[in-house]
Amino acid sequence: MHTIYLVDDEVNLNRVLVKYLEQEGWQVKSFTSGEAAASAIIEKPDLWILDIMLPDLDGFQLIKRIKAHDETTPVIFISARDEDIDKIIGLEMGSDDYIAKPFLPRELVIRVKKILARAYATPKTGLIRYGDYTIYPEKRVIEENGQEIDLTSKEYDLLILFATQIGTPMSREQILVSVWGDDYFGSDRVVDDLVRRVRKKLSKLELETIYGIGYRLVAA
Amino acid sequence: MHTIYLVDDEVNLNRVLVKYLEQEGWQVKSFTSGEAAASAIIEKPDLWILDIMLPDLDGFQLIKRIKAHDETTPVIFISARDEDIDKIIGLEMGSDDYIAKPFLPRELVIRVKKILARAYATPKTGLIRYGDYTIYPEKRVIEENGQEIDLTSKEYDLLILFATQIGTPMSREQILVSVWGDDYFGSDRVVDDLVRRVRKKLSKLELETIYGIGYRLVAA
DNA sequence: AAGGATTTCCGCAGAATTATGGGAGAATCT
DNA sequence: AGATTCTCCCATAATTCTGCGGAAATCCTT
Repeated sequence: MHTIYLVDDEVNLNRVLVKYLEQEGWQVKSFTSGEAAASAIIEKPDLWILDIMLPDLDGFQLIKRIKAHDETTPVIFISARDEDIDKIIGLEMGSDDYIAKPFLPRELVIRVKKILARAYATPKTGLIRYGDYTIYPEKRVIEENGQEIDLTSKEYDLLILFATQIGTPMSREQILVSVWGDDYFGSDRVVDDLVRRVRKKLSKLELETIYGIGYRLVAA
Repeated sequence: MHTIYLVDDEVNLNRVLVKYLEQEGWQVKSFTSGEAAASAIIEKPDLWILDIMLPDLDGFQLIKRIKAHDETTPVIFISARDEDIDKIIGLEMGSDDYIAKPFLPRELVIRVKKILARAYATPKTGLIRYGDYTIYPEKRVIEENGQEIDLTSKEYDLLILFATQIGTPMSREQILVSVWGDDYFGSDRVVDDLVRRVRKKLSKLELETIYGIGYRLVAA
């Protein structure tokens, strides 16, 4: 389930949009001022929907802060003013989509779905970069500066697990389920072993140990 | 994997576009001047994206040189000026598509996908080269330096499957469905057998075993 | 700083997977 | 029909991967 933060000072529209978005099963939090929204950036929602015109901090300033905090967080702009729209497109504010007022809530929902799917789907196509490494998920290949590195299937599964969730700590339990499947009943020490093997082969991967918890991949 | 050369002197836009294009798994090289780009024509990228307005050599001169070098290389123009757009459409500069600024990176990616698909679709008629081998898909024939090699029908099906997906690992399941059809219920070890026979006949084909996964054809 | 808990490191045996050789039956060709 | 090729499958060999025990190192708490 995804969390969506909505920022729009028109309370009526705000209320309507929240209703529509919640109807899709998303968890929505709404703000009517830029400052209030800014202080919620650390909560890391899965998607931001920003109106450009806001009483205090405007949408452009807001997106800068959001992207500064996490480059990958998707943002959708909404605005009524043509010059804002031009600015969004022309200056490349880093938004993932925009929608011009007036619009049907239905339309917004469609865009949100699309953006969420793209941002949080394991990229079957496309690639993942991590420092000098380039990962081609669909080819089960990882290269270091063009030089392919051999990984066994479990090693690769682990890599993908972490590479698609950079920064998120993973418990041994989670790793076991993801790599071994939920029908594995051996010791969870095998995870340590697998981590060790991956670290050895991919020495530039910052696989951090979280004592008593598990592991996480630190952003490059 | 395709290589795309991008020429645009607006560094900001340039950087953003590179990011988006790389995300799709393409290899991107970017230039901020026409002269720099011109000297890279011999490197034969799979696609050029050209801004019209450039400090030295403009997009129109650039496309002439590109097409002179290889008529078939696809080119996409981008420009902000209406008169450029008119010129592109009216004078038939040989571009395969154009896109007016401002635009969303997403939009460009869609066009690029379309152009690449059109230009580099594995031709049903036409041939595939792999090292010393030349494959004529429509004739179901493969030659090694002009010398035809006999393959049985399943062997040929397997070859085509891999040759059209070079580098991508194929599970036994996928191979079974593709070569035998989805109504085959025997053991999937027949795949090993088929691979063995193809390897024997086409010894220069790097059909790699991926332990626990399946097989893949390594790029020549 | 000590002590217990947790993690890392190491090597190897056995488990799992794949390669190979050969044979029987099916399919195809003459 | 007979001959030839093709396909499937089995048994065995070869290979690769992985789990485990235990020792060493590291981390956290007191």
